[in-house]
Amino acid sequence: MELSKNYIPNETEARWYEHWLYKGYFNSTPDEREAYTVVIPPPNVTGVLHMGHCLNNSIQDILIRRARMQGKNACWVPGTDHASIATEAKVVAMLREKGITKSSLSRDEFLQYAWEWKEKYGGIILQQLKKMGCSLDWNRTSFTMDKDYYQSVISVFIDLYKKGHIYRGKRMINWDVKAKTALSDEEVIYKEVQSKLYYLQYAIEGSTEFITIATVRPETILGDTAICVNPADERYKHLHGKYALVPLINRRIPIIADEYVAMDFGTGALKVTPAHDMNDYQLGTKYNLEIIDTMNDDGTMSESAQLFVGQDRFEVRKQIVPQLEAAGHLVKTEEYTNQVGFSERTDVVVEPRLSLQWWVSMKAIATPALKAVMEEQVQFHPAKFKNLYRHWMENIKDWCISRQLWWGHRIPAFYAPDGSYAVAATREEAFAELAASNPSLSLDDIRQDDDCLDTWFSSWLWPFEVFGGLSNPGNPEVNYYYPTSTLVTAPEIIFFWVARMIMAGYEYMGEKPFKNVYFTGIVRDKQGRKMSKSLGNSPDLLALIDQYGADAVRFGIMIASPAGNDILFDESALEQGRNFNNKMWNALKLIRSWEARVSKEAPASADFALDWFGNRLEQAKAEVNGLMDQFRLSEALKVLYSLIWDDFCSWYLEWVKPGFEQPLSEPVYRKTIGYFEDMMQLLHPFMPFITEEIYHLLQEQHTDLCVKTFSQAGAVDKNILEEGELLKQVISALRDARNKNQIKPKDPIKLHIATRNQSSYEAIQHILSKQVNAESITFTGDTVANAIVVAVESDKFYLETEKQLDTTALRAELEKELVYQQGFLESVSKKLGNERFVQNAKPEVVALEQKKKADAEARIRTIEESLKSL
RNA sequence: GGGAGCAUAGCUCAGCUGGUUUAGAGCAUCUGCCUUACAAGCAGAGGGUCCGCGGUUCGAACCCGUGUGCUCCCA
Repeated sequence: MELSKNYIPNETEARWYEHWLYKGYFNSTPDEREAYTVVIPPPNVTGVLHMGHCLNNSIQDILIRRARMQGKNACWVPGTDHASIATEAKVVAMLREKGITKSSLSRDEFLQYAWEWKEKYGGIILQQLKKMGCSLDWNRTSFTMDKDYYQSVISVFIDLYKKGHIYRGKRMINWDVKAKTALSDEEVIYKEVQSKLYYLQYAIEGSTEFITIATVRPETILGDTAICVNPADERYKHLHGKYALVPLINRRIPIIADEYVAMDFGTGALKVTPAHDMNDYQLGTKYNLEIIDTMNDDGTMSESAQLFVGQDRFEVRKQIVPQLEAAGHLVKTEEYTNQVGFSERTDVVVEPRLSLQWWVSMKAIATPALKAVMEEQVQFHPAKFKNLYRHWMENIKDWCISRQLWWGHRIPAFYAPDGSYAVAATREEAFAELAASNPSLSLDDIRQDDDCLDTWFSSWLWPFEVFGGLSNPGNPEVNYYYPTSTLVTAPEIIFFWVARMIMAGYEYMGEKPFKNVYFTGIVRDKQGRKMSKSLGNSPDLLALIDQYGADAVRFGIMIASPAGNDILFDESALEQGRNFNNKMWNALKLIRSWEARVSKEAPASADFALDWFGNRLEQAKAEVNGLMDQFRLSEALKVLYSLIWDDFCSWYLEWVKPGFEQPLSEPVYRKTIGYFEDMMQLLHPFMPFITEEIYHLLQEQHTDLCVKTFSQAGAVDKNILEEGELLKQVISALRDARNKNQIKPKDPIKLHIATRNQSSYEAIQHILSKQVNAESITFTGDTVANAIVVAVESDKFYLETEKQLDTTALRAELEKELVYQQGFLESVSKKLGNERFVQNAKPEVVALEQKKKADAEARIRTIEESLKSL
């Protein structure tokens, strides 16, 4: 079969993925082998693949494929979460297009539409993961609202309630006026916004005096119930205990004093609106202030505002300013930059609002989860995230888990008309409980809470509930796969998810959910901005895969992304990946072209090359293994890249390559194929498609690379590796000398070598002559006149050429080199002259310095001789 | 306001036991090559006050202190 000029990924990738699926390689069932388990961080059911997923899933696939090839029982569980806010928003939008409003539907009707939407569009992302080559066990695809999973979430709620960890309370929450739901602190994104600071004066009751406050939210003055000043502030001391009048509505509010107020901000006087500001609420509680909620759940003004009733908060801000000005209350306006919270899901400005919600009290369940990470039962990679985790866990706040949505797990709380309630799995159970203290109650009187639970309240069960750990306790699957091996995720969800999974793991399984957590970096664009849907700066991943191939995309994203470091995405890395594909493809073509040329008559001159590369390969295997064990994936990939491109293609293949239409020996052919196969195997977890393809094109195979078990790395002969390095160094130095003297590649030279190790050069003579285009090699003890001299370690090389040499340039070059070597010698001598160095440093280090010194001296002698002979 | 991280070649980054020559890679740049696997390639080259200052050490890009500048998290 004729191989194409360049590697063409598209057809190959689809074909191999089909084949792997058909063979069932990705499916896992418990057996006697060691398990290696990864649960996918469930992508949002509404999501499509972006660069963050690409990085995250490439890493998981690398880990899981490696484990599979190490002979472990590798299990990677796919799935999605139901994403209550995002999905509900999508469904509402879809209904709107059809002319249906959510409010016109019953809960059940709405949910039916939502499920239809989920079946139709949910999980696109899982299909996209196949394009990337992800080796997920598709039989295990889970969803956070699967029947058993749903029940487990409900039972966890009931259990935590019974244990006293869940309570219902009126608290300040972040309110999303568009989705009309509470948000947890983590769902609020603070952005810097250019605002205006309005200075407003309030009349003092019974006086002609005014007090001036500064606010960015003039519309909230209608809910003011106090003005607060710092007790130490001389400007306002005479006003303590007096009353001010709220502009436009003339409500009488007290002037109180508290150290919370910063004297140097604004005017030093703070208006207090307990219903609409977190800090004001605290003050309100402390001083028992009236709480006036001036806003409806959609962000319009309520009856309590008295003015602007039914108008939107931002509209009111526009309108109230001229009114205040007309009434003489506006003193001045300043430009002001402040941080404003936006809803992560709907991007509207979050309204702090007082509301009755369900909460998880975190202190008790956080304690074992903190300990597990600090004591490294759960290991973080990189470990620097331990600090961040500890800081959060030690200052943990209660978790608001109710959401005013229908799509999700409905809160199992049931209310009687008198306001009493019971938490229970079914309406009947709740009724029984409530009726005990209220005998006149009938089943129809009670009503279930309309709200559902925060999505994270279901996904924190993910590592065990995907195996039925809670719905079917102690089943063989959960016993086998749990605790899982490694979780791969982004640091930005360390609190949302990682911390809570650890809590749930200990609470419900009595065991950590995973042994290792690998934190990826955040993928940013060239300007350093995080890639996001709203910025539209995330490239279309499927288009990139189409253009470069999945292997190249995986390579590009992995090559520069050590754990926990952000990566600046640059398409040139993908080009590097594509070029790497071609390099391997062309090496394959070269080797395939040898098949017909294998002959017994070929000279057996390649022994050194074979021996050297065999050792180099074993060395690289060990190196890659060590790096992978430490989760240093990008470095392992770099080692493989350089092994394949530099050592194998640039050096080894050139050394064993037969001349034009010349034969080559059977051992060279066989071993070269073996080396190539080994390299493809090492690279397979990173670049699964091309490696499988090349593996099968090298020769007839009985297995697939995908499931071929790694062999143990063999012993390494250090001497031969050193000889190889020396040979490379000599070749480069001689080529450099040729270049500098403008000897054309086609012009041959005569090479004379002055060395004490003649025999080792004899073994590599044929390689050397081929690589530097030497028509003859001789060994000499004397200097050779009219030749270019090159020194490598303590050996000298004389290049004799027909070409007239430019002695001036040569001399300049040599003198420059002499200065460098003398400087170097000086620094080494100084070190060795230091008695304390010789005494304290390790003997190997001292010996090394001595060798450096001897080599430098030899080189200096050579250079001086050359200068003389010029 | 509280905390964390980062600063190494023009750009993006490695450098995880303090000693592998006077610091590496990819991209970019320069020189020479269309050498029968590969021009998406080959052979070479140039390019650095390892952010500043002070300290520890025989020895510091690496450890400690401090200053500066960026980034992120929390309030």
